[in-house]
Amino acid sequence: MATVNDPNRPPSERTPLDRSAWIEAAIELIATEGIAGLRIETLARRLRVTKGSFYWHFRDRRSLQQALLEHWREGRIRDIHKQTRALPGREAEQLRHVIDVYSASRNRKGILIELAIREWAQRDPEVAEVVAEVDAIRLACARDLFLALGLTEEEATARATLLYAYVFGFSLMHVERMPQEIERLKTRIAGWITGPVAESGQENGSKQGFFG
Amino acid sequence: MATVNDPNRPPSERTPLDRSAWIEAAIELIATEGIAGLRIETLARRLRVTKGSFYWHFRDRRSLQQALLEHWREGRIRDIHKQTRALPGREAEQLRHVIDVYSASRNRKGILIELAIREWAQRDPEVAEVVAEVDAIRLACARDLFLALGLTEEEATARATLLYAYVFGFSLMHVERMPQEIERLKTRIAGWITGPVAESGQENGSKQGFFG
DNA sequence: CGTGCTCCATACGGTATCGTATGGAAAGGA
DNA sequence: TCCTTTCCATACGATACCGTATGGAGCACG
Repeated sequence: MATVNDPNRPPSERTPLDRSAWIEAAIELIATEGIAGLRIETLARRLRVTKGSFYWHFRDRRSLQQALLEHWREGRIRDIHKQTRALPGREAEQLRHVIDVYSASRNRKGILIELAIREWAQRDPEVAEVVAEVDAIRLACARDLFLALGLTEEEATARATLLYAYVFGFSLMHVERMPQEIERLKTRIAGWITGPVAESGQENGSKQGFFG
Repeated sequence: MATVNDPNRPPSERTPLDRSAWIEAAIELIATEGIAGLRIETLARRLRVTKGSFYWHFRDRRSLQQALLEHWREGRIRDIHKQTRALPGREAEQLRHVIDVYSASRNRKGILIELAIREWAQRDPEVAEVVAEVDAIRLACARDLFLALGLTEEEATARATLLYAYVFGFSLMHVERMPQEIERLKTRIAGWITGPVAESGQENGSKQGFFG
């Protein structure tokens, strides 16, 4: 929460802003207000400067959006690689960890940013491309963990897709239950997604205990 | 696609608008532009009238939003009951049907409206309440189908949650694959969600063949 | 014909925002 | 000291929107 310019600090000793300060503030803003709420003058008020500063660092609004998107893209790619780097033999554990850190209850702000950007992607093809790239990388990372558990390529792909879709879908839901009850529910579902699944047209057993 | 006022029709023989015409147009608009794009004068242009008409039918912008939300709520509740009314013995089939009709590939516009409203719910508690109600009803409907298949209450709840979260999560994703490949993937996942799942800490068999 | 009701057009004041133009303060080098 | 560069403030025109005020066309009805 270290804002670059403290309101209590006299203007004489303000830190000069740079592009990244604007981008950080923009990320904060879309988390609460959505992409439509990303206004230059609103941002400027938050940073305790005027538009003049913005138009020195950026060409226009679109330019900030592009920088914001690129910043998000890089951060997400770095993060998913970090979160899925598993020690050999602990892949199942790592999968459950991924579900946990990406779930809304532990990462509310991150989810809000995700939702804002994905809503943005619904009506901007350039954004949709970036989102598609991030999705592909995340899916590949999750898939690799399932592959390490001994699943076939097709199974691993499907399992990773289910995991990924579930996590985001759950964050979209507005559940009315006791927090404790929700946690039990989520633990159970996470067990299904990461654990053994019986093929529907097939004998049980062969593909079962692959994860321990 | 039956717009109330055809642009080619002379103004002398226009059909008078009513609230529902405005609400329908509003739904169309948020599907493409999001909640932030729901502007009175934009709507008026689409309906070939001016603001004067709007403010005769509605008190203000908020009033339209509330009517819109109520319209969405009623429609969704009616629809989920319709989609989950299964003949005895065909519950599993009905569950796969539900996944199909709510998936983005067959219901693009509906998904866009859902996303727009859920994004809206992130920053409006009244909207969040309505969304929570719709979610609860949909979950209950899906849960009932699982219960009819012989699952325990807790299992049915978890399975319904997984189904529901998956469907919406998948609609948020931007997948870069061949359509045919995606369909195979989705069929496989739908089979897992609606079909047998092995409990991770339990013998296989007892809860297995419940659906066929 | 006159009256009232329904539905919409027009005009207005007010706010928020975009992007531009331009001036100015601070700091560092020549 | 003077000049340049960096960073920001201020002022401006233009647009889009909100909500209100008010007039007016058309139709029903006595």
